[in-house]
Amino acid sequence: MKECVFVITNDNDKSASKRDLRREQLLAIAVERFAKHGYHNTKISDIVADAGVAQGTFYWYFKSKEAIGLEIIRSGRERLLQVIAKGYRSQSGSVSEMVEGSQRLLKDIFQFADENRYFMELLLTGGEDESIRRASKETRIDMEEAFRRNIERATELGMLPGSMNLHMRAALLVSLIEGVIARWLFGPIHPNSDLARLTAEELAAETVRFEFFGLLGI
Amino acid sequence: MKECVFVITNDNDKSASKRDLRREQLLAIAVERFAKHGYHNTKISDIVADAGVAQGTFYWYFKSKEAIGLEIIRSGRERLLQVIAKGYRSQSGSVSEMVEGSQRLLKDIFQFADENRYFMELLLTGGEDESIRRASKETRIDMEEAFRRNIERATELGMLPGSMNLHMRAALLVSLIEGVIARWLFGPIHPNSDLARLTAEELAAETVRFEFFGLLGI
DNA sequence: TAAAACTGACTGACTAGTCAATCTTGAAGG
DNA sequence: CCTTCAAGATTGACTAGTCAGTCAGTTTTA
Repeated sequence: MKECVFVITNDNDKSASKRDLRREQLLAIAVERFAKHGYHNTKISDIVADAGVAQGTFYWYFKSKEAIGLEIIRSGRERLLQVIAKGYRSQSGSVSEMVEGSQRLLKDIFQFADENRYFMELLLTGGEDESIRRASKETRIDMEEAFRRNIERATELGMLPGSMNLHMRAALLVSLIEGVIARWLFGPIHPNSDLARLTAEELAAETVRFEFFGLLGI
Repeated sequence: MKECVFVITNDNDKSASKRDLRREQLLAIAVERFAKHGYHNTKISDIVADAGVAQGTFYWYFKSKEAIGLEIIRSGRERLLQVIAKGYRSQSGSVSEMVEGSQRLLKDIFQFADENRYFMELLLTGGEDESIRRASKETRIDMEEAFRRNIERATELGMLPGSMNLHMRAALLVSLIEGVIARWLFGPIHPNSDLARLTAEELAAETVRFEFFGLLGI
């Protein structure tokens, strides 16, 4: 196994060896092509052509096509969960503070999604290879779990009514967020909708309003 | 083109010729396999083996693999939009009447999704072949448009605040509904969640509560 | 008895993964 | 500062397997 477990370059910033750079290059090309054209429609020969290297080089860096797919999911998952974990609520506060905090979290998530759109596309819509499908599902369960903890905490702090079914609410919330991201970044976009033109911040404001107050809301 | 445009069997119910039956059989097998294993992972040889016919027979009924995929989307789209169109609001009413109406519509949609789970899976998560991806997107835009009309009508009748951005709300709502269906029927399901065990009616009740009142709601 | 339905072996295109040969790099030794 | 040389990195033609689609011939149907 040459797994190279995502070494956080300790302090010597002259890191990023030539080897790592090529690896990153191949990963970047692969994630873009997987998202744009799908896993099966992406040939290794496409990836190496884009990178300007020979077919054999790919297999110097990755064991197989499946391996690079799983690597993409794994590294994206780590970073996404870090963003969500930041939203974990530690202090009680007013409703408007809670709404603001939620909006901040959503903005961060949307920003992450925007900066990692190909990963998000793969995560939310890609499920061609069985093992990648499974890895995506696990990541999305983690995501739901992270939101469940956030809601639970907010409930403990008396900021949300205790009557609600936690898991149900988390599932509804994550459904909403995933759906919004999917529409925002990679359609299907209604021609008259200006959804795609919103910034992460604006989208977060709209979404949080719906999240807390629903269609009847303020 | 032998497109056979979904003839609504006029009145002679002795319809469903042998030919149509075989066609339906192949369609049913294909949609199930496409949803379960993906489009690319489904071989024509799998489909015909399931149906107990020879490879050549498939090509007697369908021009190509792509053709059967598009046919699946097309016929499902028609039926889905019919269900949504029934929710079009003609009469004004109280808030609770509106909520009830919305809940009824959601129940119908969830029921349809349940009865056509393979089609829904293909619609919501399938995008391996470019033309099928496009057809799915178009269908989902139609769906959003149908909901937009419903919301617009409810706003005209004074049942929803006029302040909201119509397209935005429709996009948020459809995101929520699509996400809920995806989680309900084909995961990713959090192990502790009982989402998957809900009936269409119960799910509609939960969803509509979130739809109108949000996390802070009643 | 002719059209419709069906058969299944076959083809041709495609593509993940291999491998023996070659080039590059950088450190050790002179 | 130069040479050596082994590990690291790269090459691209090749293999082996897969699979959509074909077609000449056979059986069923009405």
